[in-house]
Amino acid sequence: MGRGKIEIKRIENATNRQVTYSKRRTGIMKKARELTVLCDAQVAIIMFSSTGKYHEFCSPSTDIKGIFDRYQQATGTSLWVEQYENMQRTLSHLKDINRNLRTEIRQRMGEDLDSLEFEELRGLEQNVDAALKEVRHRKYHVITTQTETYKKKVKHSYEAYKNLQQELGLREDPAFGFVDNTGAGGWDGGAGAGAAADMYAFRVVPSQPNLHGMAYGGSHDLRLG
Amino acid sequence: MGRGKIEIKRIENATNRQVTYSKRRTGIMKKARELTVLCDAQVAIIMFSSTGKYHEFCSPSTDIKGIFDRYQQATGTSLWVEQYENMQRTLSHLKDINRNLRTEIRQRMGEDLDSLEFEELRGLEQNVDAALKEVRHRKYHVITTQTETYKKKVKHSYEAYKNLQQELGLREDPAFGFVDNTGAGGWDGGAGAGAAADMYAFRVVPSQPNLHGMAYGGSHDLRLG
DNA sequence: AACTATTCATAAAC
DNA sequence: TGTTTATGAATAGTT
Repeated sequence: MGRGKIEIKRIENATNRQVTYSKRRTGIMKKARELTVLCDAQVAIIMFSSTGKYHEFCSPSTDIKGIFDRYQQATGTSLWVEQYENMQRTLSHLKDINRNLRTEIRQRMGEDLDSLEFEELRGLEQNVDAALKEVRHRKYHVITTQTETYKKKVKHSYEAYKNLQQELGLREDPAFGFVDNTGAGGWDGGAGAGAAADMYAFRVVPSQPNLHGMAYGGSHDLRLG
Repeated sequence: MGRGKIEIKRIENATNRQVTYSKRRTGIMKKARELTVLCDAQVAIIMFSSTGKYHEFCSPSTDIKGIFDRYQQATGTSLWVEQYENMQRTLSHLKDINRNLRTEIRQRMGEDLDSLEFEELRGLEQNVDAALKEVRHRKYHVITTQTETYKKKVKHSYEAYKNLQQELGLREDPAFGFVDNTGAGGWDGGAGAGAAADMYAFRVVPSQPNLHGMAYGGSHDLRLG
């Protein structure tokens, strides 16, 4: 159809190719439209030219997505539905896990204990008790290290001061008072055991501030659970 | 093209409609194939007849999904990519939350404390200490209630026994010994304060056993983190 | 499904 | 890109 028969093979001349693409594309679209009307069919066509331009046709009363959904149902070859449902499962699983982690934390904070049996309470108590010891031990370690470091700094500073004094041939200035009042007890190193009053909200996990929405001693804004 | 011109409107005769559908479908598919070859284009066609039968065409070296993906990229109208990416974001966000919750629990168990500052340690200590008090209080409440219930049961049972004895006109049998040895202290009600030895893995959150993969005092199988 | 008269699509040229 | 036109292709109606 045309001034002469043509062989069905790639048209090498780029311009000709474009022209033919344009004409034949129009033809196919028209045929598709006629088919949908004449035969009450649903048709979706997506085309990309060699230059990357895209065109589509879709029968009325639906859209490309609608036809693709139907296509996937018809073929069974769920292209993405499977992946999608997998994700949804993973998501709800993660949410469950999160909810349970939060419950565990609340229970470790001494809340929501009503549902626990005696044996569970006993285990929790022992566990929290052991944890408390660990935390105290660590706190003691930190404060001891800090204190030692501070002591050394003061000592070095004092020695530097004395050396300077000697070099300058001056007597010691009694107003320049280095006093070692940094004993470990000064920091409330034993702390806890009693009064947990004056508790304040703080966040143990460093950085990423609003990720779990909880702070020790803070309120429980349990979003995304 | 045909024995006579036809009006482009739905063919009412079902048989005719099917025949026309079949013929024209073949025509369109042929045109599409020619287009892909002549013009080096990518084409995807999906068709559903009015009877629900489906047919597709797709240019070689790709598939329907491939063209659909490209289509979405081209149009920007991400039909499901957006939803998919949203899910992926939510997923990774949940994973972050999850990780932090686990970290918080570990820290509440006295582990992974190296990264904490002194003030954080101090807050954690106070918090855990307060929690321990709550748990002990609850445990005491439970054991007290249990004990009271048991006492009442024993008392009722004993009275029933005595009534039966009187009815039968018998003396009390000294071998039938109801002894009240169920004082609150008998259950290690004070427990904790000291020895957290003999600790065992147990799970506080009731039911849904393997959801967070952690048990107080157990190992840490942190999957899905 | 095959046939064929007829309409339609389109290759080439402008 | 749009129009023209000669020609091959597609197909409606028939068998």
